[in-house]
Amino acid sequence: MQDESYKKSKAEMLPDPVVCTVDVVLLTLREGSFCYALVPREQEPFQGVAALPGGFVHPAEDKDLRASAERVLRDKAGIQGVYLEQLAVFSGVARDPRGWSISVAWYTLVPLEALQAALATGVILREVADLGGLPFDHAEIVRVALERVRSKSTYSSLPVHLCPATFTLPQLQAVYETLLGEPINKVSFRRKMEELAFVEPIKGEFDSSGAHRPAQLYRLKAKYRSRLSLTDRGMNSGG
Amino acid sequence: MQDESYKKSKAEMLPDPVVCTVDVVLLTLREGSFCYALVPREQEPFQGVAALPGGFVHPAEDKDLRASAERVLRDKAGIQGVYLEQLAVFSGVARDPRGWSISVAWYTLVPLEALQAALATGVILREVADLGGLPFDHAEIVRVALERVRSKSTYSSLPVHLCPATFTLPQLQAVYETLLGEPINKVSFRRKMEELAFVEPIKGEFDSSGAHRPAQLYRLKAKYRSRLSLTDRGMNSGG
DNA sequence: AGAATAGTGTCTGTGAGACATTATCTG
DNA sequence: CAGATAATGTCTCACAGACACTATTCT
Repeated sequence: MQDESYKKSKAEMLPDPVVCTVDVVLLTLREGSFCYALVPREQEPFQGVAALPGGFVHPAEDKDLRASAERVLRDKAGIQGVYLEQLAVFSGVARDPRGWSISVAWYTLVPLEALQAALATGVILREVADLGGLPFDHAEIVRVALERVRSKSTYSSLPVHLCPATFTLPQLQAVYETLLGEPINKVSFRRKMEELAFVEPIKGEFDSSGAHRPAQLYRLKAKYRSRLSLTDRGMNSGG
Repeated sequence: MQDESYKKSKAEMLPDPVVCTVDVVLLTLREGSFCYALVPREQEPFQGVAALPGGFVHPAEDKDLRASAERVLRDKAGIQGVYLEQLAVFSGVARDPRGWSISVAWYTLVPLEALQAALATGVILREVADLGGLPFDHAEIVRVALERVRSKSTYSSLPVHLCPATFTLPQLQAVYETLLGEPINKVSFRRKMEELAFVEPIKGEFDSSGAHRPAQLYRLKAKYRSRLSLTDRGMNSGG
C-alpha cells in the first residue's frame, strides 16, 4: 500500500521536524470531588514535576494517535479499554522549552475503582479546582477538558463512565450534579434517563447498604459498554 | 525563554519524525446549497486531484497550528480574518501513501461573497452530498466537519458566518434551515435570535429587492465580528 | 415506631410551535 | 387592487420542575 519512493524525499519536503506528543486528561470522582490524574515526569524538562500522563508518538509502534494515547494510559496508569476521546491539539513555539511542539490531547473518564493499582504505584489525583504548578500548558489542557466534559454532560451519557459497572440512579444523579455543579430535579432526571435509555435496571439486584429503602441497581446497556480492563502489569513498566 | 541545550538531543529523543500537515474544510452556501472548497493538488501524491486546501506545518514560519491554517487559507484561497475553528486530528499509517502522518483539520464558514477572487483562480466548490474522488482521508474529514457544524448550528451563532455583512432575518433563517435540513418555525426562530442577541437591526436600513414588504437589515454585533478581509494578492502566490 | 432515602403521582408555569392577522412593498 | 413576503399577536400543547405522597429498609 505504501510507496517507498516517497519516503526518500520526505526529509527534504519537511521544512523542520516537529515534536509530536500525546497527553491524556484522566478524570475521576473521589469522595464526591472531581479529580484529574498526574504522574511525576521521568525526564527533563520538568523532571520529577507532576504532569499529565503523556509521551512521544511512536509511529513505528502506534497504529494512530488513539493507539499512542492508549499506550500512554496502559504504561502510566495500567488501564485499558476505557472511554477515550480526542480533546484538541495544543501547539506552538511557546508551550515547551525544547521549542516548537504539538501535543494531541485526549480525555478519559474512569471510575475510581479502576485506578486502585495506578494510585498504589505513583499516580496522583488532584481536584480540578487546583491547576497550580503544572508544567508546559497542562493547566490549559485540563481547563479545556473540563469545559468539554461539562458541556457534554448536560443530559448525555458521558458521565456514566465515572460510575462503576453497577450503580443506582441516585448515585448516577450525584455524578451529574458534581460535574454540572448544581442540583438536578429528581423526577426530571429519571424521566431523562428513561428517555435516553442508555442504562437498564438489573432485575432483582438492589443496593441495601443504607438504613432506608434499597435502591435498584442499574448498569450501562451492553451496546454502550467499553471493555474496561486492568493490565496485569503494574504501571511504568513500559519502556 | 527557550533552553538551547535541549535542542541538541531532540533527534535522539524522537523515535521517528512525523509528517505534520494542516487541512482546512472551507464551507459556504452557493444558491442555497451547502458546499465545501477544493484546490487541485500541486505536488505528488495525487498531483492535480482536487483536495482540501492544506499543507505542511512550517515551525520556523508559523507561530502555532492556527497560524499554519491561516497561512494555508491565505495562500490557497486569498482570504484571512475569517471564523476558523479546530476540528480534529487525523492520523495513522494508512491515510497517506507516504507513510505515518498527522493532519490537524480546521473548518471555516465563509460567505460566498468573500470567495469571488478564489473562485476566479482555481478554487472549486462542491456540494457536501458529493464526497467522491477525494484523496487521502479527506472525505472522512469533510464528514466530521459537517457533523460538527450541523451539531453546533442548533441555535448557536455559528451559521451567521455564512451570511454577508448585512442580511435579513428571513435570509438568516434560510441559512439555518439549509444547514439543519429542516424548516424552522418563524416565530420561534425570531424569539431565539432575540434571546441569543448576537445580531442587531441596522436602524433605517431595509432590503427592498422583492415585490413585497421590505425586510429589516441586520448585522452581527461588533463584539462577535471577525475581521474578515481579502488579501490584495491572488491565490497560490505564496511560496 | 421513627428516621432516612427510594421511587412515583400530579399540578403548574414556561416556552416552543401553530395559526392568524396586520404591514408594506411591486406591478 | 392583487400578490407576495415581512413582521407580530395569540392560542395551545408539551414538558421540566415543584411538591407531595407512598414504599421499604435499618435501628
